[in-house]
Amino acid sequence: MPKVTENYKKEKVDKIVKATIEVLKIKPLYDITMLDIIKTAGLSKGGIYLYFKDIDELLIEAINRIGREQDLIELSSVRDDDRIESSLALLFEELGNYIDSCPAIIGKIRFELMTYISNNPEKADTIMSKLQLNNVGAHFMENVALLIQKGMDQNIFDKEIPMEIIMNNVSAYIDGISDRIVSSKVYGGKPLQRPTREYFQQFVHSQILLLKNK
Amino acid sequence: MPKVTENYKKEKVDKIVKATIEVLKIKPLYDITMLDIIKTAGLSKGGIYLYFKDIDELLIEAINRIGREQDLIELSSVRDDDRIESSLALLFEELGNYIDSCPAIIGKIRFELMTYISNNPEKADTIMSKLQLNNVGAHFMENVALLIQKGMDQNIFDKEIPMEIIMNNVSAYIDGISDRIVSSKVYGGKPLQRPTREYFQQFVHSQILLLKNK
Amino acid sequence: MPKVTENYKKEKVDKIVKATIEVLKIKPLYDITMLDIIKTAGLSKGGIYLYFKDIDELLIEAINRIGREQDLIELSSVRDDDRIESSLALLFEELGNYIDSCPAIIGKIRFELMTYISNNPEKADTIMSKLQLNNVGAHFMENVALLIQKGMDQNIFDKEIPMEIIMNNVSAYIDGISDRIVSSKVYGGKPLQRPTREYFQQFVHSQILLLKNK
Amino acid sequence: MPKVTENYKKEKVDKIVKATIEVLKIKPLYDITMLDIIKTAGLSKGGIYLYFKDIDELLIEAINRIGREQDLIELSSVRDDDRIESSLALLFEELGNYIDSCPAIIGKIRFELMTYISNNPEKADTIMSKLQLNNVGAHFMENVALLIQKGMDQNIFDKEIPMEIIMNNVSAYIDGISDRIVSSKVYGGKPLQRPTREYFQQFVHSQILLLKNK
DNA sequence: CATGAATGAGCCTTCATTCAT
DNA sequence: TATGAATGAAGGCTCATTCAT
Repeated sequence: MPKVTENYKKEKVDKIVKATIEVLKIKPLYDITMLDIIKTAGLSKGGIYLYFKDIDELLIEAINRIGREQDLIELSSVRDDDRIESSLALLFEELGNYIDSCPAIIGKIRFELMTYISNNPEKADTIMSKLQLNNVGAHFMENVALLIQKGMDQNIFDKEIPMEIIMNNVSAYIDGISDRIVSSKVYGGKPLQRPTREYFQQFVHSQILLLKNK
Repeated sequence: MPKVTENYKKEKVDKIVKATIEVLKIKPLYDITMLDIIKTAGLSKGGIYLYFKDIDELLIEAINRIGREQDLIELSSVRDDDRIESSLALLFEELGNYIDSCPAIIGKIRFELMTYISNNPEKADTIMSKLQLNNVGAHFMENVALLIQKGMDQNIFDKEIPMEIIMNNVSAYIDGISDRIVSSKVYGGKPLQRPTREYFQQFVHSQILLLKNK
Repeated sequence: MPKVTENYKKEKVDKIVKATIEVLKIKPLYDITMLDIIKTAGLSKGGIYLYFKDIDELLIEAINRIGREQDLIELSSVRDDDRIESSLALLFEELGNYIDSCPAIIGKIRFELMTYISNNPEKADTIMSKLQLNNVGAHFMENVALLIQKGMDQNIFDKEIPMEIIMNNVSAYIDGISDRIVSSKVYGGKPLQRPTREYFQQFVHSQILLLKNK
Repeated sequence: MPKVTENYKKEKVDKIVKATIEVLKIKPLYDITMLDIIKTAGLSKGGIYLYFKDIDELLIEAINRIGREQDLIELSSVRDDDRIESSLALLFEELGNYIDSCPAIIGKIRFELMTYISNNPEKADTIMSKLQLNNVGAHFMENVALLIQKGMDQNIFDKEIPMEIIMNNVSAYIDGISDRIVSSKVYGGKPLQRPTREYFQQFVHSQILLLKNK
């Protein structure tokens, strides 16, 4: 097959990446072989190397693709004139909805990547620098920090608790909830009984809003 | 002389399991080979199969052993005459200390197990039903639930928030903090800046004690 | 318009062969891949097969080309009226200079070809019969033989030593020196400390001129 | 197969090394695959790795074995009271006989090693430091140098020619002769018509002994 | 019971060559 | 004539497991 449209190539890459994502859904990262992908994509053993230099490059691309698609979902940004409390509540509500709408694979990857990298520490830099995950989360945490700081400045929230502790607790809690969801969606764990939003509501009310100065 | 033989066997199994735990501490679950264990245990390649039918059986046993040994550490139980608020605070303090003192491997296993199982979904039942991790956690959660319920009954806490949501948030938060610690102890992540206890203090005060009826 | 086509083909072949020679200069014969050549020649993967049936055919052609081009350099021929001793000395001096000025690739090929052929003994005849290296050497040896014979006829040299032995020793020595130079130019060996000419001087004086009847 | 005599293992290693040498005889170094050796030795794919960690280790061992076996042949050492001329002649005679008796493979290896290493420069140090070839040659050259120096000191030989040039010419010549023999024994070249000794005789007489002060 | 030699499926990757376009 | 995508054999090596002793 000779010179082929740019599109053909793109579609081929697309097909391979999609196949890789399919495999990622049903196998743990570390256990994925080229053959898995080759079979799923319907390629010949050598063919895949026309599009990806090695298995790492392919996995990274697939993971990034997953991340990139997810990041299309944007959280609303905080506006200055909003009330702090309602802004916080909204932010968490959106995050809750976002997490619920997230494909299971997102969390699966986040989960598996850690062990994968720890096993190949020499690859850690290469892989990590090429991965572009977690933008939504970063954006969310920034906004939360902003709002809490503002609340403290305005004496709405208690100034005595160190910011670092609060932010850490917030993100630990979110991680915990996320893992729970991954666990149920991907690994057959017991599912949450309500939409994530509702758990967040309780959290934001007692945990954050009640930081209020008494 | 069956008794002697029985004993001999037990000791042998014990030695193997202990070796496996040593390996678990330094390698990711999925990367452990029979040779790792054999070398650590000072066994012969064939010998291990006299005591364990395959590598899975051995890993499961080792993981369970870790869980069981951990449970020897007991949290103090709640006594009836203690004040609810201080009991809760104490419980969390103990848990914080417990987590800090926990061997990294506990969390490491919890983390890696999930992906391991997903790889052998057919084994999930066998493994999971045999796995008995997290008993400390279970005991802790029971006591927390007890105290909160009691607080609600005594109208100290707000009755309107469903128990299920609260307990879920509590355990999600604890999981999140635990993962963070595992991540730093085992996988080279950024460590928490303070003892776990301090994060818990903030959490228990705002999240739980402020459930108080206003 | 067969002529134009004929010419076009020739130029194409020429381009490919030249590219192959470039590759030969920097890679061991056995390690050269079609891709190396294709890239150097700026060709398409399939295109090369329009001009050469396989990689062997191409390599042979390239090696022959090297040999042919080298032969353009001419050693001065011996003239009848020259004195035998000074003719011999001159011949060797020229050869020394020639060897020093020789592109490293000549020796490299001589070296690598032997092993390459031994790998495809069935191709040995085809390749060897097509290979025309060493014409300079042949010409040189002829002249040396001529001069020595002449010297013997004139009773200047010792007649008792068989010509065959002398010529063999001369060419063995030259091969040895050549290999040494290849070894240093191409394979990173320790270089000779002086120009080749000086080693030859010593050789020709003691080895050949002293064949003189005592 | 359980615990096995030390001898069994030795014999196995021996068998493998011998198989490797067989392969070395008929294939160029760079083209030898584990499968070649495995088949020749009648092993299973994995079995060979019980005895050799990788193909390099095995090849090195085989090459060293060849060298070691060869080195059992000792050249006589020069004694102080011998006449210089006859000592030199004897030395060369012995070397000639040695070379003739040398298995073809010795030279083949010497030949192929150079290109092999040049292709894997990163392996050069590892391999070379582990190779123990050429002891006979080294010993020979030492003795020749000794004798010539002695001859110069005693004004038997011409002092004006730098030792470095002489020694270089001697060893270049020997290399050239050796290659010729390899070429005929291994690569199908035209064989020498006489025992090597005779060529050496001519060389030593004209080239070295005639260093004599005239 | 114990040993450890042996097996062979499986992994990633390269490359000469073919062939549809 | 030209292209370059596709193929698949082959290469080095690892590892769980078996089984003769």
